[in-house]
Amino acid sequence: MVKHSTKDRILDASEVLFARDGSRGASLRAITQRAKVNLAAVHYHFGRKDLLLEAVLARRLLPLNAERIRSLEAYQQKAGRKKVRLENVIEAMVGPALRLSRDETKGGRIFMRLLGRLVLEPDARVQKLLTVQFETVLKKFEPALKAALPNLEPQDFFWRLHFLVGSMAHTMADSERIRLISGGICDPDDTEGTIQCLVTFLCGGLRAK
Amino acid sequence: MVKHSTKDRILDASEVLFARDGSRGASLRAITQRAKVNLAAVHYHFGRKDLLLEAVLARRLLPLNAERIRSLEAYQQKAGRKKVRLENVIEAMVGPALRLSRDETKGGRIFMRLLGRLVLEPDARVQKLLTVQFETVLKKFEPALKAALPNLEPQDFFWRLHFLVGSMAHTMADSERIRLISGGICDPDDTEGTIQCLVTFLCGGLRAK
DNA sequence: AGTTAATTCAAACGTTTGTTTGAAACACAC
DNA sequence: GTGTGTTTCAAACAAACGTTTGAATTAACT
Repeated sequence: MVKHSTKDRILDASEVLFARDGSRGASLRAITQRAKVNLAAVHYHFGRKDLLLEAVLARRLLPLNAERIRSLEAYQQKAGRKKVRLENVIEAMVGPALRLSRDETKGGRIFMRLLGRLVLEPDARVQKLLTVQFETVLKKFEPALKAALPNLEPQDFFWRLHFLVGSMAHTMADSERIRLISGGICDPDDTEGTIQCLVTFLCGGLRAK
Repeated sequence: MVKHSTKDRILDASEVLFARDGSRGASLRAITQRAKVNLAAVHYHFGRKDLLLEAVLARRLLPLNAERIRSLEAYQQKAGRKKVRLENVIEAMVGPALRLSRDETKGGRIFMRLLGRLVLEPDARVQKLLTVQFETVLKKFEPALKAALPNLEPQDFFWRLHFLVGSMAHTMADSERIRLISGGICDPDDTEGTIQCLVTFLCGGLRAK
């Protein structure tokens, strides 16, 4: 039995409760109770509540974006001098995110729900953190995307990127509703099937007209 | 100068603050202060805080969904015995929502942000209300959608509907970020342009492969 | 004008919130 | 063991929360 440190137990509990109840709805008392940790331990290790939230975010977001870039670079290597196929660029973008969102051992499903919520939260620090992370990834993907979509106006390019983010975020954050509205036909636990389905849809939309 | 009733002033202020701060983050004291109304007026007119939230939702959601269905029926009438084009079905779905989301006189931008947040909120009553509303619309749209997409497996059908909702919700809720990440190239205030762009993208995705 | 119902108001209720405090328990150097 | 720095703990803090109360005010009707 591995003994998790106090810090890790707080992060784990925070992830669950921030995702379930929101960053304001989750109280430090509920978090420390779930983590089996003293209330004051949060302030000892993280200082303030919003810094705890940032720590929860950073723990998963930094590795995720690193994995996205690594995946894109792997496709670029494999393509050699040719440009990477659109399907592969999109897979490198949404695949790692969706895989993480289904990986229970990394708290993925919970974390993605949290991420989906935070996108619309107006807290300035959280917004800054998310925007910086997104722009880092975008800078890496923009050339490959534009190369795979050569006949797209810049205006359409950014709008469709926006729509892509929406589909992706919604799929990551809300993995059970699809089972309900489809009457059980769709299985969000079939991660690779979901990714393929999403990639097909997004490529169709990106290439439209 | 039209004198708004206490009830309406509370609804208006609630919409703004629920959208900005979340359903837990917005306090009744902040709401009544903004509405220039006594604190106890909320409980007199709405009973409890969560019933106030439901009232805020219902005020805009019911007319919106009525408009969606009216728009679809207009297209069906125009098509006569022929089936409605996919572009028109999608327009009837996302057009009214996006138009409302840009209509300041109806508090649209604010309301859509709220809606985007509530989709991920786990409160059972809110979820029930949203699901019932969505299913009402879906029941009306499903035949027209399936007719316009005859060669789509049921599994793909529901998944792509799910992706559609994600793109739509994200576009409605987050109308300013696109301006930022596109460097000003995209203008979310151009409502009809945005709708057309979104419809094109969605139809491309729905028809993919 | 007088009666009744609907609405508004200031004040207080008991909880719960994030944060602080200072002492106790622990780990590990020498 | 003694001393030093780190980590945990129970207890308390003031502030903010949703909700309740009962009296004051307004509106409507006879």
